[in-house]
Amino acid sequence: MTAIAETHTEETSTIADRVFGQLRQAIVEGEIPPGSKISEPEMASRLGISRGPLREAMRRLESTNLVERRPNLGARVITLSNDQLIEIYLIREALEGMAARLAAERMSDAGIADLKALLEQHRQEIKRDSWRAYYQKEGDLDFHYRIIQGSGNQRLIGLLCNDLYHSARMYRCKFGMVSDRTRDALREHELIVDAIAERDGELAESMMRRHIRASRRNVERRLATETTIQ
Amino acid sequence: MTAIAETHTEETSTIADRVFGQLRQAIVEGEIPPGSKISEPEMASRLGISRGPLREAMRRLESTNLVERRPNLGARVITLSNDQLIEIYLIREALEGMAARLAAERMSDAGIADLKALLEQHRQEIKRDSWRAYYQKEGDLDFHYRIIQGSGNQRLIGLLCNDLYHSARMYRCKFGMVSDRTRDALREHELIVDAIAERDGELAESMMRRHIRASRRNVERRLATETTIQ
DNA sequence: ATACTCTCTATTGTCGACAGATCAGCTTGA
DNA sequence: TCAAGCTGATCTGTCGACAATAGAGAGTAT
Repeated sequence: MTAIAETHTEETSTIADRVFGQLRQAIVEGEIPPGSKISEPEMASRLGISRGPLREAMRRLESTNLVERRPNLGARVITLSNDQLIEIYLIREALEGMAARLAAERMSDAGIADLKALLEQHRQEIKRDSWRAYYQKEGDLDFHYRIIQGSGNQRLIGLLCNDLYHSARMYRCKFGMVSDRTRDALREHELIVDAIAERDGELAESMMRRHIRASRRNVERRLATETTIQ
Repeated sequence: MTAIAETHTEETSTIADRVFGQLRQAIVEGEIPPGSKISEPEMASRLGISRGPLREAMRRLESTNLVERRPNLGARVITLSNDQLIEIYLIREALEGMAARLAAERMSDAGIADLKALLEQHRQEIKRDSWRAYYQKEGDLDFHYRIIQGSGNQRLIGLLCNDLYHSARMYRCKFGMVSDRTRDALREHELIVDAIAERDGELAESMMRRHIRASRRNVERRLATETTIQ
């Protein structure tokens, strides 16, 4: 725990913004473990900055539900509970369903073509090496991102990409969930894209919700069997 | 523009939190008009605090999409566009639909009884003085709040109550929207409560979505006719 | 031995001050 | 007359320092 996500070398204009990105990445990837306290003097000195920008970054992290702050007691990285993971899935089901509906109505033909190409690429990857689930997992993220972007609803895009997906990724990094249903997921993705291509918003929403619901139930099954997560 | 929402006399432990609430209220109620720049030294001196806590409050306001900040340029209260209002309605349709579904599944019997009582109260109020739309508007808010709370999904509750509803209220305060469909709204509310009382989650979601969609279309019609808002 | 209290330390909350950047107005040149 | 450059002032971003609060530990009384 010495690097603190040095990947963010992009020279952002303000320190607080850069530190926000660094800390978010470090928290999401588990570099700063859940439940651990973040001491302002220690973290500030480790990052080589003052406490002012750090506190602003912490406030933003608090707003995105990645840290909990209690007055005069300091900030702790949020602790992950199974219930919270399910809560996120339910919200994703509602929001991404709406995103799929809007994407079907407003996405450009070029965007749909790109989506189909991405799907074909995933198909090939799965055929080539079906054991390698990692790329598919990243591909799944990419797929969902594109549809969210396709909705054109800026507020929706911000909610999903800036808040929910970082929380979801945090869970994925914590108990490294390797997807055991890539094949089913791909089929569901195909149904979604078909609906979008036919400009059938209602169907696209229905398919997206079914897809995320299936993913949630898969997680619920695992959590039920593995009474002890770690 | 001298008071800055003095209503928040509750002695919150930290200045930044208190100022956040004050500014949020002032912005939402239009006391600080949309698009206006918020100068840090001026606002800090007016509130009688230093710039440190003010900046933390501004960060939180930025996270809740009430102000826009650009590095080295300062913060401005967000400007309201018709498109953004529609965006919020679409997100509410998705999220409150899910909230109604969850409420139907998980709300306590006592909570449902309270909901019915609230509805009856609204019925009486409308009968008594149908011209007085204000109370009904507040009642509408109350109704939606209770169902959101009834979902039991903490993340969902936070999203709707802490973020979206303040933005929505901001629009209401800007061009004072008096509801001209209180009677229809009440009927829709009744359908929603009936579905919840029967523990029919799917129907409750469907009815809630239809309710919010109708409200959105009503707003869209108005925005289309009144090309000039004010 | 245990529980209570007091003190002391470390951390958080807040403030004032300095450095860099942006913008308005003026000057100067063509 | 107009455009480009310069200059001054104001504001944002950042820092270090002070005050107040919470927690740990020693000490004492029962």
